[in-house]
Order: sequence, then C-alpha cells, then structure tokens
Amino acid sequence: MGQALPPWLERGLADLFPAGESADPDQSLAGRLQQAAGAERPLRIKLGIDPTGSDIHLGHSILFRKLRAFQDAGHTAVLIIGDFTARIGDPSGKSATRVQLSAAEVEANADTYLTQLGLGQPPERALLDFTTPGRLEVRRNSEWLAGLDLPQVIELLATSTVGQMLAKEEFANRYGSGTPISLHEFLYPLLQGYDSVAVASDLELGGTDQKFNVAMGRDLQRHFGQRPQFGLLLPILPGLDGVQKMSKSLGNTVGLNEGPLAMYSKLEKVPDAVADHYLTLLTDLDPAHWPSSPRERQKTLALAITASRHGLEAASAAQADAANLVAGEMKAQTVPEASLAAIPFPAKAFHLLSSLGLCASSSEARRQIQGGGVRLDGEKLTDLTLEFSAASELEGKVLQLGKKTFVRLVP
RNA sequence: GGGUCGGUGCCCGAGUGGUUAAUGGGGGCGGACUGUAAAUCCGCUGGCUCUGCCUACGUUGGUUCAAAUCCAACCCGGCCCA
Repeated sequence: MGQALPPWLERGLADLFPAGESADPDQSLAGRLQQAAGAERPLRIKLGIDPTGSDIHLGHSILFRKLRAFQDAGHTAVLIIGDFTARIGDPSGKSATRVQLSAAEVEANADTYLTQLGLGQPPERALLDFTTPGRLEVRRNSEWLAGLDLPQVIELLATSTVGQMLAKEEFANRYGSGTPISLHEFLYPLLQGYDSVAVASDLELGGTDQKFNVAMGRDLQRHFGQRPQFGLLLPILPGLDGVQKMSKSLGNTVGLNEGPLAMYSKLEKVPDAVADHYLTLLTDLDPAHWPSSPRERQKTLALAITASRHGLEAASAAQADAANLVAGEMKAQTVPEASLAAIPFPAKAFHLLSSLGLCASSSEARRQIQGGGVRLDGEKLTDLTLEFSAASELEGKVLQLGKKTFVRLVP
C-alpha cells in the first residue's frame, strides 16, 4: 500500500502520472516525496510559461497556486520562461499556426509576467515566493536551447515519430481539417521536453492540454539517462462564459491586474455550473463550508478570490460597492479615477469616452450614447452633439458606460 | 516542380460589374427583464471631436463612366500527383 498524498497536493488534481500506489519513488509520487524528505533534498518542480501575452489571468494562476503550494512545502519551483520556444509558438490548443514573436517582445512579456507573479514583493502578497532561499529558480530556455547544434537537434527529432506527433490531438485535428502545420511546430514538444532534461525536473506542472508535452519530457529524460519526472496536470479553468476555457482571445478572463471592483463584479456572476471549479481551484476554502445557495456561493468565491489578490479589506469594499452599483446607486468609493488633463476642450461627449479608453473608438462611443448606455452622474446622455467647453464642467462627476464600467473624472 | 481549388469585415460565410461599409449566422457591446448571470426580446457592431470626410473584400498594377466582382503578375494556403 502506498502512502496518501497530502491534501494541498491533491486538491483540484486532474491527472497524475505515473500514479503507482507503491512506495517506489519512480512510480509513486507519495514514494518520491517520502524519499525526498528522508534525504532532505527538495523536489524540483518544473513549470514552463510561454511569454506570449503580457497579462496573467485566473486561468494561469491555478498552476502558479499549485507551484506555490509546493514551495510552501519546502520544494524548489523551477520556473522556465520559454523565451526560446515562444518564438516557435506552442501548437497546443491552437487551431492555427501561432505568430512568432521577436526576442524583444518576448523579453518584455517575461518581465511583465515576473512582476505580476510578485517579483520584489513579500511572499504573503505575491503569487510565488520569490524571497525564501532555495524555493525558486527562474530559468530561460534559451540558456540551453539557443546553443543546440544540428546533430543535437537531429538526436531530438530521432526520438519521436511522425505517427506519435500526429497522435497529438491538436495536430491530428489540424491535419484532418486541412489546417496547415509547419514542420517547426513538431519541434515544440521536443524542445519543451528537453527543458525537463536541462533542469533535471522531478515533477512537471501543467494544464491537461499539456499532457503530450509533459509526457515527452519523461521520454527525453529517459533517453538522456535521467530519472523521469512525474506529470501533474490541473484542469483548464472555464472562462466567465462557463463553457470555453479562460483565454484572453475569447474575452472571458479575469486578469490578475484588475482592480478589486472589476474582479469582484465579474466573479460574482460566474455561471452556477462552474462555481465549484472556481472554489476548488482558486481558493483554499473547505468544501464543507461552501454555502448551499448558488447566489451565496458566487459571492463567497468572488470575495475569496478578490481578497487573495487585493486583501480582505479591499475585497469587502468591492463587494459593498458592487451591491450598490447594481442597485443603481452611486455610492462607490472605489470607482477608478480618470484624468481630464490630456483632453483638449471643448470636447464632445463621445470624444471623451474614446479618449478615456471607455470605448474602443469614437464611433463606438457615439453608438453607445445612441443606445442609451452612457450616463453622467446617473443621468442618461442622449444628445450626440453634447459638448463640454471646459474640464471644470466635469470634474468630480462619474461617467458610466453600461452597468459595470464607471470612471470618476478628475482634473 | 506539375495540376487544381481558394484567399471577403472580430470569426464563419454570402455576394461574382452598377445606389448603400457589403445579405446571413456566431461572437461582442448596449437596453429591457432577473437572485447577479443564463434564457428571451429589442438595438448596435470599419475609422474620424461626424449634418460631412476617410479607409476597406490577399498584394500590386490594368480594363471600365463604374470593380469585392473582369484581366495580369506576385504573395499565401488546401487537395491530388511527383
């Protein structure tokens, strides 16, 4: 009989492989943990991130939360910034070839990522523990990938077959539907797998869509004479629509950078069907204490998640504000401010909306006004030609777009 | 390399010489409704401080009073053959 895994590790697991029950440290993670504890050697937990976008959202954060849990248990997080592989583009979950990024873009994205993960902040405020010695290694895979020579690349390619590659679901779908697959995309799983070799990983974290790549890491570690890593996969977080995965391109995300009010008011309306996933994957609340009313459940998860990012005080304030705003009252204290300094006066009302970034374009702003979606201090604007002659006319007023976007105008 | 089909707005997809930013769907945004949401119904969905002016149907040129629609070259892709 094998030992049980600790609850913090099991929470929210979608897949763990190999999942042997024995005490064999090569087949059972419980065995491996025990062996590590006995040898006082922390495990090396690999998580690769693809710095292709600049904003981290809750969907990403479930992996970081798990990585943090390993850190807090004394293990070493090996965060691999895929600066080299980002220039290829991960074909996972993609229906088309990804755009390749320039080295400069990738580097800028990587910096933004680390900042959002909490670089420079104390562990209690940050997503990852950046400060405790021995808990974090940040590596870039260009360190080892950029220097590979052709014979080494060929060795990598030789470990896998076209049939294996085409067995990967995304490739199969694309091939089957006639969507182009460039040859270099086959290199991605191999290079990501080689990352595991380069950092001698004991366990790799990933979403369920990463199973192929994580398994590839095991194959390559074996090929290069290393002990293969465990693969620990977490579910893909459904987005705010409750159906598709959370993804920026689908517009169903909650960004870690969002303010408390925006975060809370988005989260309090996640569809009931996915509320439990959010509670499991994004909070530490004990399921025994989850409220039974669906509406209360939404509020609980929204409060807990917002608090984990902004602190309980700010989250509670956001909760109160959200209730007020929905009730149509204008009491919010935490309405973000927008400066009028850059607006040239006289200014048309629709120009104001686009210049302040509430609307994507001034044409859209006109349409919103026509559609009755714009209010100033609670009063609906209807006149397209409305013009303000000076900033002083607007200072201190609250401009509202739709039900959830508010901005307090300041000089 | 050869043959063949194709590249339309955020996405899919009509249109195949003639008012009009270009049918329809999806998605998105706004309004009503509601426990927030969903569902449903309604409106909007290229840009511009806009009673008008720009830019648009792969790219560049051409034919024409007039082109997304015809012609040419080029670029990109699918399929079949090599």
